[in-house]
Amino acid sequence: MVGESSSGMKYRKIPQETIIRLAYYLRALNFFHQEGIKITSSRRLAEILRINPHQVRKDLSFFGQFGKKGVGYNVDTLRDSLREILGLKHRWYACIVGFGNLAKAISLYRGFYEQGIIIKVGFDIVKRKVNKKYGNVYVYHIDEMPRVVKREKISLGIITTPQNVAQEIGEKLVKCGVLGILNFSPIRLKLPPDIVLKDVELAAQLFYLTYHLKRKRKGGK
Amino acid sequence: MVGESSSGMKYRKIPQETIIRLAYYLRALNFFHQEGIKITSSRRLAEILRINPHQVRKDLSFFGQFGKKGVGYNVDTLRDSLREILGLKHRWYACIVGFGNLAKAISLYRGFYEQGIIIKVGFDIVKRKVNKKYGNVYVYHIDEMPRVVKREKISLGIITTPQNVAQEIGEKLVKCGVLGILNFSPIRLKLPPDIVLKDVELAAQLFYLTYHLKRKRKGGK
DNA sequence: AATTGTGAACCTCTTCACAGCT
DNA sequence: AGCTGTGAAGAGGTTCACAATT
Repeated sequence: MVGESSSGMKYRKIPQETIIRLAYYLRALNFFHQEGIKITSSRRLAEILRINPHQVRKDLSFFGQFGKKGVGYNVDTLRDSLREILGLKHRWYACIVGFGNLAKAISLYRGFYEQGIIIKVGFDIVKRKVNKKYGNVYVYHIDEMPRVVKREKISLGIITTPQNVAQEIGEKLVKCGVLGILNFSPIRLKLPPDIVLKDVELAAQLFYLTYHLKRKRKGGK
Repeated sequence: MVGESSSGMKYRKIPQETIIRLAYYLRALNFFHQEGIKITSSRRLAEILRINPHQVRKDLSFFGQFGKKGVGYNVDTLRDSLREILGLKHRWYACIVGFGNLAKAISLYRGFYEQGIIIKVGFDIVKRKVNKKYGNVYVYHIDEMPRVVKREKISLGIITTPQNVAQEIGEKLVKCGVLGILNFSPIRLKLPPDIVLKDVELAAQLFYLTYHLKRKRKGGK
């Protein structure tokens, strides 16, 4: 399906998975850049993701023509283009609500900072956890959310609370002006449609394994 | 596509996402069970997952006929069937390699234990972390993996190491006899095809948010 | 010779429509 | 009247084939 946007540029419907793969391509390109590799190809990127090269070219073709036929892709310019496409050319400020082990793991992950996603603050209700700095993340009491989110110009929220409060926290984040939410609690949130929301279910992934293993045992395919 | 398996039972190709949704349905049914609710419907399950009821019925229809027309589904029997389908009727023993914050978060999650996935042990190389018990998980030095995995009858491995050692650890787990691997490191593993493998990329999910938010700002859809 | 970019074919998954049962 | 189960239609996503370029 091809259409015409108001700016006159042609656009297509972009598969969700394409966006996720772009993030993988970017990671690979960052690595190539570090290693001093100047040129790469769809074949090479495909190997890293264990997909086929057509997929790589198709994904990129949704956004433009980045390669040279017969040659490949310039690592630095493609890297730059992907950062632009993924909205990583300027900084994003994020907060994490529910400051347990998962929150700690996420806030210590360097890949976000390097790409311009700065996890600035955390929120919790447990006294023992609040008013402390964890790595670069200062943890506030949840009642301070409206004030802190505004002051720190936070536009992304990450929910790592228990499920029974996740919906409430989601609504609170929206009220505070957050635009996008990544939800690690195992319930699916109901939020206004203009909020960009992504649910990530860790537990269901393990059940995916047991499903397939059980079938292997029984000799099914 | 419909075919005929060796046992004569008809089978179909099951969408990957169907399996993940079954895990969600099961969670909802567990909740209904706790609440004493006896009967439910595709409409109700669909509401919880924010999908459409046809999807629920289609997903279930891959595995049999569990409902009564005009009535709905019996909570307890459907719950039991899903546990059977997902291979949760007997216990699975799992280990986690790389015992950082993410590993702690996963090993403290009660949803696994309740469904029969027992995270028994962890492995690490850092002296400070090994030979300690964390919750119900005893952490061993990684050199003990062959011995411990065999002794504890572990068939699932969860990788939460840094990416530079993830491939090596994957191979080690396979050598120790593990059958399924859940990989949280941001590289895609290359392992024998008979190993059930699932990569879960936490970082890419955040970039999914920035991609969409950037487009909103620009006024695109 | 090697590699990109892309319409078309193909495959997979979701949604629809409705027959059939309670 | 209300709800399931499912073939068929529709939408979405991947793979193919090959023209175009260096």
